[in-house]
Amino acid sequence: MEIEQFITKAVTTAIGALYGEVDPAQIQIQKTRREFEGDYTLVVFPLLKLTRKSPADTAGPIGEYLTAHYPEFASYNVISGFLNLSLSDRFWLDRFAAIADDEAFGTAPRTGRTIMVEYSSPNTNKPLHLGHIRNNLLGYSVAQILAARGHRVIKVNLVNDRGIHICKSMLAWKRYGQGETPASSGMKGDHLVGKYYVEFDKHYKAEIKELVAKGMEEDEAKKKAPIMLEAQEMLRRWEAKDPEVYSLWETMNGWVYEGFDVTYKALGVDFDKVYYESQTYLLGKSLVEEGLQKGIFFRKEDGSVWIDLTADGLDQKLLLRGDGTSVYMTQDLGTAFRRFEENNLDEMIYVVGNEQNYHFQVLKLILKKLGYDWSDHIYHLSYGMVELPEGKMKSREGTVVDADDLIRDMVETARDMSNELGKLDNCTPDEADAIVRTVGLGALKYFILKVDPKKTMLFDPRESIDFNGNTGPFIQYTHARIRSVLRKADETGIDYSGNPAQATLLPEETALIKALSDYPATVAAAAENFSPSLIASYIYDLAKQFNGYYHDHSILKEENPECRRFRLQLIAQIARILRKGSALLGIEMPERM
RNA sequence: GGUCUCAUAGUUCAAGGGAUAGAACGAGGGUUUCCUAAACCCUAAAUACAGGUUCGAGUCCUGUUGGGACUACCA
Repeated sequence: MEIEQFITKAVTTAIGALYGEVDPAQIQIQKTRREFEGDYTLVVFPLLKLTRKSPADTAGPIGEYLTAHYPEFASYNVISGFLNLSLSDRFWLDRFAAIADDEAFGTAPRTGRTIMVEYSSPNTNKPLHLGHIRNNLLGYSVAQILAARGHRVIKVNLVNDRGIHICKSMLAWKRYGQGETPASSGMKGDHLVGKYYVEFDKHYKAEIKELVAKGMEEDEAKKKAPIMLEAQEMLRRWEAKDPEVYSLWETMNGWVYEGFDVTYKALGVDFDKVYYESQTYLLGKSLVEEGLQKGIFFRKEDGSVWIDLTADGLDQKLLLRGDGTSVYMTQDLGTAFRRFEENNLDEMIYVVGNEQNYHFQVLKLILKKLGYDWSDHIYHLSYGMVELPEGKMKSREGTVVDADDLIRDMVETARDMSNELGKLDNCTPDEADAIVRTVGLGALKYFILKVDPKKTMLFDPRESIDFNGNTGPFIQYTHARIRSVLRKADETGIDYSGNPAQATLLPEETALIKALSDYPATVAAAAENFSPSLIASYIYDLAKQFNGYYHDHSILKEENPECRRFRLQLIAQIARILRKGSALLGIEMPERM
């Protein structure tokens, strides 16, 4: 970023001297494409109106001016409408020294802004699946990225711990569970509760079938099935804080939380604050009252409260049921209000799937109409679904990819591959466990995060996630190799600290310094777009570039000690940025693998 | 029906209106007495269709076709 600013300034001066005042928007600097000579390129097409000359005749004098007046510019060339500028080796070496000296490189100074990121938001009636994994990894990574940009970040989880779906698993457990517990069954708590959720559905379907066989309409049977009526009764008893129901609810949710904690820990995600819907579901009613008074909402004859958004191209939306109980939107209005008030938030980010685009559109609009300007600072980070080759995952059809299973499979695959390659031969069992865990999760996380969050992505359970090519392990392997070289340098007593008296650079070395220089701008872009995938592709490119360099040029065996000193410092910085960048994705870099 | 979204090699993903559309997997071929071959190098292979805006379009606009999501007094 800084470099591009410097060039833009120099170019502006040059054009000013040669052709007169230029609109800054017309100055387009971009990185020179690899197949051309040069570091940065000025696109001259937009300038032709000002210069009234051909592209070549416009570009040539600018290049001439820059190389004559600035020592930083070593040379230039013009190809059609593009002025390619090469910066001097001295410039790049200074640049490198500045990066190496900057302990906070890639981390922005404190902004004083507070941003809340809500992610995960699970239901407590079944275990987490691949969709949740994408949500969790995205939320965690975005939080890290925003923190790196100097913001104060509050990570929160809003647990959906109440409602009819919770009662379903509770009821099924009560009826058919025979006192089964995670301890007695050896099952993880969330999976055990999920089992009874499925069990409920099985019996529910059977009852519907029975009623239909007796001549009842199917829609009617769905409402009248005894098990469903009982679940609804259970919900009413829960809301009345019936001690028996309430204690069962606490027990079973406790099992689920224990299970979730294991999964969260395995994924390496965490939260600063956990909200429970059972404690927030009554919020928002005062806002409804306020809206009614302001005449923004209206009440229908049955007592239900609505807002008419047809003028905004949307529909009418229910805000309060006829019986005065709240709905999802009521709660979300309430929690948003409370969060902004209590935390003095500058921004609130909801990491929620794109199936809820409509909901958030309405939420923002309602708050706006109520006169809360902070509604502009609500951002729905709307990510795409993870689909299977057959389409969307459906829990009822048993096509979900379970989070715990997938994590376990990844680690086991990492173990098999590592053993096959003989990578764990000199490790203690503990070291081996740590490595395969890091690599397996690295593969999974990179696989998910390299995709643009907005896009629907595909996961094929029949094909295992790759460990070669554009993958997490590729980057981890690159890092491990660098660390290995640096270890060897230390072991053989090579001291590579201090300023290298290196004066010239290989083109690959210039390219690597250039890549390192791009890191802060990459983090900034990732933060602006809420897109960890930008970081993923950045660290992949950096690793790829290093691998080519490493293949062609010896580091430890380089005979010129100053050259060797520089190379060791260079690769140390590459390892550092690989580690920093991947940390923003929640991916660890092993010392060896 | 309405609203929104997506369409790029065989497959999974890239490409802030800019040069000859990049990678990876898969396919074919090659590299190891040399710092970790989970690596490196070479070959073949793609912008759904039709218009438009622009000096310049995978990218912006319109239409067509084909996917997906949403459109509950569920959360």
